[in-house]
Amino acid sequence: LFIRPGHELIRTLGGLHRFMHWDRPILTDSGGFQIYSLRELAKITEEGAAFRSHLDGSPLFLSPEDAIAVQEALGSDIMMCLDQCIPYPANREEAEAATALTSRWAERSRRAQAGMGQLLFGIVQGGMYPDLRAQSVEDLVGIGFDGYALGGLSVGEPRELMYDLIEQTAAILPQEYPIYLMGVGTPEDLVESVHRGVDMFDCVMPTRNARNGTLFTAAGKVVIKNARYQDDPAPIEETCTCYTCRHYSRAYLRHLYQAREILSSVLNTIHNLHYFLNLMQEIRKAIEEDRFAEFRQTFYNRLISD
RNA sequence: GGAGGGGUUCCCGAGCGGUCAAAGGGAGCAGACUGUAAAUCUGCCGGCUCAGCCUUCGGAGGUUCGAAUCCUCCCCCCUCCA
Repeated sequence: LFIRPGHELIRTLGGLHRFMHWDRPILTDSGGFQIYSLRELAKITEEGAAFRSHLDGSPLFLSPEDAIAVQEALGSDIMMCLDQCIPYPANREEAEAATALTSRWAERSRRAQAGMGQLLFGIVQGGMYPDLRAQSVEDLVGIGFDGYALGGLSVGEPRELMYDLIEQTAAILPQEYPIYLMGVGTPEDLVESVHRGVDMFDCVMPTRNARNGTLFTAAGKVVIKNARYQDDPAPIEETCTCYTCRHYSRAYLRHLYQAREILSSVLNTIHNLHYFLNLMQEIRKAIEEDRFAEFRQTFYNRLISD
């Protein structure tokens, strides 16, 4: 909806793949997370979410049907239903209402879908209440989706609580469909979540942290902006094969950060993306070779050795 | 030679008798970032044996219970006149 001006153009061009010159799968979110993160600017009703544009203050409205229409125009491979994510902590009443609304919106989303060969995932809500999560799963599975996402997590709750909820929810979701944990997370979160049954993720962590000077390595975080790297000629990670590690020293990367060079963001992002992609690749390989438990142990051993 | 303005903590720059170790900004240091209104935000930022003490506001004296703030002399810098 927020890209409405380019709506038709993108559809005409054949969707984001052509538009962005990207021939791999594209997953688009519905705007549900914006309803959550920008909730002071939004008003949620049964019909949808009323926003005020942060650009010009003009009123905007996003319904579940709008969210589908936009994602179809974009031509993404995986679309997400509009949902209502609630803050932590939230009381039972609040969680119940959001879960029920999310189910009704999921129903409308599925019905609104034009059937252009795109997949649509439902999003499990339920706050921190296991029984509401279970109810949400039942509602969504009843409607029937191409995949199921765990939403409303990593919103400030203790890590262990998140892990417990993931484990319980993944256990009752149909195993023949992908399980997608939205908005997570740290390398450790990824390993722990896969261990509990999650198949896919998406998160700002690798890119945002890269821009803010925190780099990920098998041994742990390297805060490249720290003074200790001022004269360090080594790459971020000796064994890393990414473009950044093959060409630049920690000292130079620290300099770029200090100098606020845009290249700092670019190079740091390349490394973090490589690290996360590589981590998931290793996880997939370990699973295929039926040695994930061993991999998980190795993952922690490498971390501790730092 | 004359007239005026100014020298403040690493830098810029407020302060103009006590509430000043001294606003604010920058730099520096550290931390946070989890479906991206985030190249963002937060904290620290004279020293110490740290609820107190010590050393700082160009230099040296002085006035005062008390001075970065007032007075005297000196040293530098800037502008204008000659």
